[in-house]
Amino acid sequence: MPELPEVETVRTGAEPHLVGRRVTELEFARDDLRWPIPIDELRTLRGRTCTAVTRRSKYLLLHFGGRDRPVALVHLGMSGRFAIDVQNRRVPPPEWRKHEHWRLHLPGRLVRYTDPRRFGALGYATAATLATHPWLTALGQEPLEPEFDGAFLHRVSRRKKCSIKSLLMDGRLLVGVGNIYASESCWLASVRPRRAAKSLKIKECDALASAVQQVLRSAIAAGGTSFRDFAGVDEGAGYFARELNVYERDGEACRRCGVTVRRTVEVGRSTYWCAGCQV
DNA sequence: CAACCCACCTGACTGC
DNA sequence: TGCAGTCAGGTGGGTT
Repeated sequence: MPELPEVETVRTGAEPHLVGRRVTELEFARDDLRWPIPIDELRTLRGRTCTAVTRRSKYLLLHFGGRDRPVALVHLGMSGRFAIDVQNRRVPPPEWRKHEHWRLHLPGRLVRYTDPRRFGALGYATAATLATHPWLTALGQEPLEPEFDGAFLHRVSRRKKCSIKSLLMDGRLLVGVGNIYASESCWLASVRPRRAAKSLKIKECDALASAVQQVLRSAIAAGGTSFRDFAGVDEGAGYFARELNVYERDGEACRRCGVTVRRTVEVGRSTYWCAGCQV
């Protein structure tokens, strides 16, 4: 489900509900998702006040105050949802849904994490250990920061044998761009996803870097892309699906040149592109 | 090292 | 109606 815009949508949605509130209780329906859940460490969050909700790559980071300043790391995998109910204390909490795996109680708020495929994760760090947490080391450039530009793309793509689309999705180089936004960015920049990464000229890298940022920013503004699983903290859908130009539009006319959009499979992932205007 | 392939898991959908 | 096959937004580990 979630690429950078979806996680960012969850982050901005969660922030006003969580920051300034104190965790009163944590509940776990199981002790593992993709990896074991560090339940004992996470229980130390009880009584701590949330100080910030940030994002690194596709990880949501919940920061808390007090001794050691703990941090909960949340990954939504492919099908995770991070929903927040506004809770009246006189009303009993709702029944656990199918595939609901953990809950965070705060005064007036109930965070509910559901993830049918269980590719998501819940981890623990402290302000001091966050930078060396195994999930966060070796992560690449954030695409919406100024350091990401055509020169960056050009530099990291030299001597690469992979396609430009797989390079965009390689989290060791660049984070946050998944299968939807990789296809969309290539389309916007008029670059064929299958082009060898090293074949891109500096001008094409400039166009592609701009395209990545434009696509991600528009998707964030639209609240993300909802096809199947994605929903914001209020369980509402994102509206970027209607702005997609190629993703899941195979067989339909390209909005730029009218040629039929194609779907091919690269490295096991569906890729959507237009042979008419992507060179 | 880079590139590729697979696994992890469930649900939705398609075609027979 | 049922069943088999396919596919899905991510990512780490193993193999070439």
